[in-house]
Amino acid sequence: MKDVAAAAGVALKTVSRVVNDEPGVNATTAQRVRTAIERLGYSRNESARVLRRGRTSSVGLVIEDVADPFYSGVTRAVEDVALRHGSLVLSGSSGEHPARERELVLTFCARRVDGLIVVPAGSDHSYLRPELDAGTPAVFLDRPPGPGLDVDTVLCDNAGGARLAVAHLRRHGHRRIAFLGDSPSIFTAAERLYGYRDALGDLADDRLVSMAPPGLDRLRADLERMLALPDPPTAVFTGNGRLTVTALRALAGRRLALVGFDDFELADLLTPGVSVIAQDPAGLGRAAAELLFRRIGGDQGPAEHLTLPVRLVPRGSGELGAERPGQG
Amino acid sequence: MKDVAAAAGVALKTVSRVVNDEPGVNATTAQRVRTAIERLGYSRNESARVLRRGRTSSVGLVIEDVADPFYSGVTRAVEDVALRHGSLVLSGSSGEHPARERELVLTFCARRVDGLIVVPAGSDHSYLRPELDAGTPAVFLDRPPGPGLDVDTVLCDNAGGARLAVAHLRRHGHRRIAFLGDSPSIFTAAERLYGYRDALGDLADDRLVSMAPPGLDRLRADLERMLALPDPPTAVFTGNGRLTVTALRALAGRRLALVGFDDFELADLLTPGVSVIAQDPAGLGRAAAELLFRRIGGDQGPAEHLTLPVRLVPRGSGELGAERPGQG
DNA sequence: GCGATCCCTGACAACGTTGTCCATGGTCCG
DNA sequence: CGGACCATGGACAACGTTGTCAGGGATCGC
Repeated sequence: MKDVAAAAGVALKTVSRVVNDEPGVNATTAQRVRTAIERLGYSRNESARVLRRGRTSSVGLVIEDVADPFYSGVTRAVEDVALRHGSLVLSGSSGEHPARERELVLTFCARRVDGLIVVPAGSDHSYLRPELDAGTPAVFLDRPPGPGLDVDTVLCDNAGGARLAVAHLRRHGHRRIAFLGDSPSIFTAAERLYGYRDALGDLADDRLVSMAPPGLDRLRADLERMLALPDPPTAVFTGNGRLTVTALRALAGRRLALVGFDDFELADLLTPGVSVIAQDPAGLGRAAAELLFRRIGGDQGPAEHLTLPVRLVPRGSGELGAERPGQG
Repeated sequence: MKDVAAAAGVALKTVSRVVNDEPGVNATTAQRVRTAIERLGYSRNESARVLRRGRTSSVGLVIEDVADPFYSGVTRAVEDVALRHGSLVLSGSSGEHPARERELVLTFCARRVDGLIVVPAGSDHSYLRPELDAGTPAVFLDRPPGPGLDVDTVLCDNAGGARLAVAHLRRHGHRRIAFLGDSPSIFTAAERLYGYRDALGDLADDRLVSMAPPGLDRLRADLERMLALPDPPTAVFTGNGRLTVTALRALAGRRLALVGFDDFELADLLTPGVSVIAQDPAGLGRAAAELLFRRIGGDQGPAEHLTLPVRLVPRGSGELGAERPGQG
């Protein structure tokens, strides 16, 4: 900028005024400055600007894994909202490691992001307290913060979705419905398990529940165990997208009814089509981002807790009857 | 930091030394400083640090769309490499708009990223010249830069993959092989078309080629037209993942052989399994990121041009014979 | 023609950090 | 016991930008 000023024969401040479209610069002077900028290939140093102004025009996004379609959908939606607000997105994948989540959040804070969107991996977020007190707004997405922190949260209706799934299977005559879920330490997994049990009522049977990180071998073994019961399951409800896919592989050939939580591409092209409880990743991302930018804009209201609805998408696998027993 | 210095009763510079683990600070003094830091909840202002040091420890990544599994795989790989180098990733989706690509790149440059990884949407990258001259390294990924720019490039073997696909179909008796590709203005689409024609030789027939942005209606119409020919195609080669999926929907029910460029989840669970030419998104991302960090580390060698191999994954759809004509 | 007013322009400080250089005091060796 | 050296700590400037304020010239009204 100094060079530009020298080249254009004006003061530093005048160049600053031109690049910021501030009023009070003579048109011809401005043109001279712009020519100099062009000729020298100058571009404003955003770091210095940030230092001076205190606003970075960037937000931090911490998710589990960008490579997971659910989170990449969220990311895209956040990007789009940020773009509309003239902000950039710093993102990082925690890979379900609380320590990495914390590290990412604190790194983003050190970079003075204007706000944070976090899909928490851990359950203790006291480390966020100082940042929140310092005025950096945060929105929790998909999972709530640990105890003692009351911040904006955008969830989807996990328990309700699980109830929908179970009710649907029951309508098709199933009374023995297995649940394959993720580790119950994960909020969404626990909620879905709760909804599943709630909708089953007296029919609930813990021998039909497997809560473990996804993995083909483990899941296959659990399924075998369940199918070897005197009263085996005739339907399966899977607790997330990855588990649905894993279960489809494990079930290959068997005609069990199946409803999965979370939609996925090609679900309609499988035979039978896979019935799912569809969440809306883009909707979640958009809601969280818009809430965040309202906070960045100065909204000081009490913490909001949004729960977005889910819906049942029947495609065939959830409509298989219970007449034929597990082996098919 | 000033406050911390005052609280600990030391000079500013001493605090700086402590937070940077610089030698030459008495252990007890350091402890006192750390206590003060803890008490005040101080965290270093990265913006000021960047301004002073000139290094941002961040890289920019411009892709088409994070929500596309191919690109989210790339993103994750870049993130992981960046993490190992202590860097953050600023990312943005261009959505195939050259103007947006340019805007993102220039925004990242204004933020003084240490380097750039770009999946170009446009074909003119002269706007990058000043940044490159200023010493910001860039790596082009998946598609090469426009003319006049000789920078590091990581591609996959598009033409070779197309040849593999066509040769595979020919081995199974097909002589009428259709190609459904993306707009030929996209480098990868043009390369794949080239490989397709090359492998077909005399069998090539432009009436079996459709180059258009993905879209179910358009693709369905093109397919109908081809199948109405006196000598209709018995096999289809699709030019990218999205087109493969679209084609699968359009073909539903018809027993045409199919090989798709780019692998996708669940390809093995469809009936028949979808044979593909598999790229390695993570490998591409990793190679590009490692190359970039070598440049950031000071490597001044001539521009590198990597081409990563692809491989054929037979799953059934590409092994259907040509005996039965198109309608099935 | 003169003062008041307005429009431009510019000088300077400050944002929070780090690199350079210097001051202080203690220790060790001759 | 004196001098040199080392370990430690501090003062100051600089990174590139923007906010504040003041100065200078032209214009306008009287």
